[in-house]
Amino acid sequence: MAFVGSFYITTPIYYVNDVPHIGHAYTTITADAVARWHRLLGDETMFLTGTDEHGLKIQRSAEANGVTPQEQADVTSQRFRETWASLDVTPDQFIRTTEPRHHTATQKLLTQIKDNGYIYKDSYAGHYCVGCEAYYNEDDLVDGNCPTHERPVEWLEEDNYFFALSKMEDALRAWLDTGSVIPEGKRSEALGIIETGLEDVSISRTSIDWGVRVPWDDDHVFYVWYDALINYLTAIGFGSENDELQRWWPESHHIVGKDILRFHCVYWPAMLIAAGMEPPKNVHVHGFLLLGGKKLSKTGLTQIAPADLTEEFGVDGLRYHLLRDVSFGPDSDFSYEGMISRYNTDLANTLGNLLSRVATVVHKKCGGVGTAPNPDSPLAEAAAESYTATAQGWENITPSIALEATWKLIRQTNAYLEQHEPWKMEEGSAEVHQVMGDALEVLRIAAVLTSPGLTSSSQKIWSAIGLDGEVADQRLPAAAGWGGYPAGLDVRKGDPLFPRLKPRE
RNA sequence: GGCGACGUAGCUCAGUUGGUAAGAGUGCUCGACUCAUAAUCGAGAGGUCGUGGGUUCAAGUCCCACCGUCGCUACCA
Repeated sequence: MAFVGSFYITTPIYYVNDVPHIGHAYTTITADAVARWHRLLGDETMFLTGTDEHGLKIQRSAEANGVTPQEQADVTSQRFRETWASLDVTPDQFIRTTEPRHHTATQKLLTQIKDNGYIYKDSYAGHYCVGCEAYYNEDDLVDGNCPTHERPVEWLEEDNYFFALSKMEDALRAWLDTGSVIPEGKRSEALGIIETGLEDVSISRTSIDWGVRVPWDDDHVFYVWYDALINYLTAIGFGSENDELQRWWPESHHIVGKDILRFHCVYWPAMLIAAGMEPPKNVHVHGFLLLGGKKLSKTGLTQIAPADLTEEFGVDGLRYHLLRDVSFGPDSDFSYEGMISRYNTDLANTLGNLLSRVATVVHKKCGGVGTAPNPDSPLAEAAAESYTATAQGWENITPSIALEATWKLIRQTNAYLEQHEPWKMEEGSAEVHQVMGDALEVLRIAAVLTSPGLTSSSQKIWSAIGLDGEVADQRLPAAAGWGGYPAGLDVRKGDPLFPRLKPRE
């Protein structure tokens, strides 16, 4: 189903106090692959990621390092940018909350909310944990300490601005009823949060400077979350002369982890509604990656840098594993053994080996020159079905389903070769040309369909079967149609696309 | 405590609004093939869909209870 339109997809912006790890990589690679799929469709696509750079934690670590908060943020933000580049993640924009345009957008949105009567001033006192940047109730404390950091809390009393979240319950229910939160189980969680009753939330601080200034009161900066979320609007020009909200916002898709469901499925739409704007079209909530049953968190010990894995599996190997083995939504087990198994079976044996055997037979039986496919090939129908299911999978932002649908076609092609045994046919005969033409055509289609995930390997396949140009420049659905592979191209025999891996001890 | 999610073949997971005798991949067993990265293909074994009730002509799919796992409530993908 081809449609040309706008498609806007975002990751959360990552807090620069953190080091990029495999959890960030999962979210970001998913968004990248989906964005690449939409580019193939010809949609105007905006893929946004970036870094969240305000807040007390940044201010403190800057002080500890003897640099300014901005310098601190510059260094760590750059680290995220480099990590994404190393994983073939190609965002259209990398936003930073310290950019002037973001301050402008934040101030504009919150002023709108205030003008609509949803922000008021009140004083707040409580036990404050610096590490959490949050207040605690007496009941929550453990021996007078913060339950998370197990360190003493400070008694703080300050004037805060509050957002009247409690007034937004009905509007949020209505939004959730539109199916905006995906998958269904996560929608229930969001609904559950609302049903327990929403309290107004504090959105400003007087105790710190490192943040976006509250425009109507110089003594305050906004609490980091209430500026961070607004990045999704900043990036498309909200508050600037190049406001492109009309173009992008109706097709907005946020990809987030379930830990920040509350912010993205409750606070964020509430803010937008209060500002008189439309909430996002969809929030896609995924689960955690589990390692030996333990959550990969920034306070946990199981830190895995993406580079640790690309060294052994390659960028495509890592991307494929994250996209194929993680079912979008539930928590997912992440294991070394699982990665090895998936790499060897799907990439080395099924896809890589298909390319090898086809190239060899074309050289032995067809003089190394490809043939056009048979229009009546049974694989034509298989390819059409595969495309439909693959497209549906990407459209729904369920990469594992999309990839499984693509691989079904590749497996069917291995079976097709087995059935016809072209290696036994007479060299140069019409029948061997026909069979190999069909197989080459599948490889061409597979190169296109796998390109969102296998960014460089798909191009290698494309080139190996003699095609010019970039596979990423192909346009769907036309490029998935049967009959696109022309006769007369030189097919190259190359090194194995994905050398088999032996598990390390 | 309150709220929520999850619990389907050894493993990882699919199962749209309840409806033809439960699916895929992987693993295992047997067989075939030898063009190919000891790769590929075929066949087979393997599940009382966590437990117990209920609604229904019909439930993995809805309702209740219970068991187990995890999360939110209370920073962070």
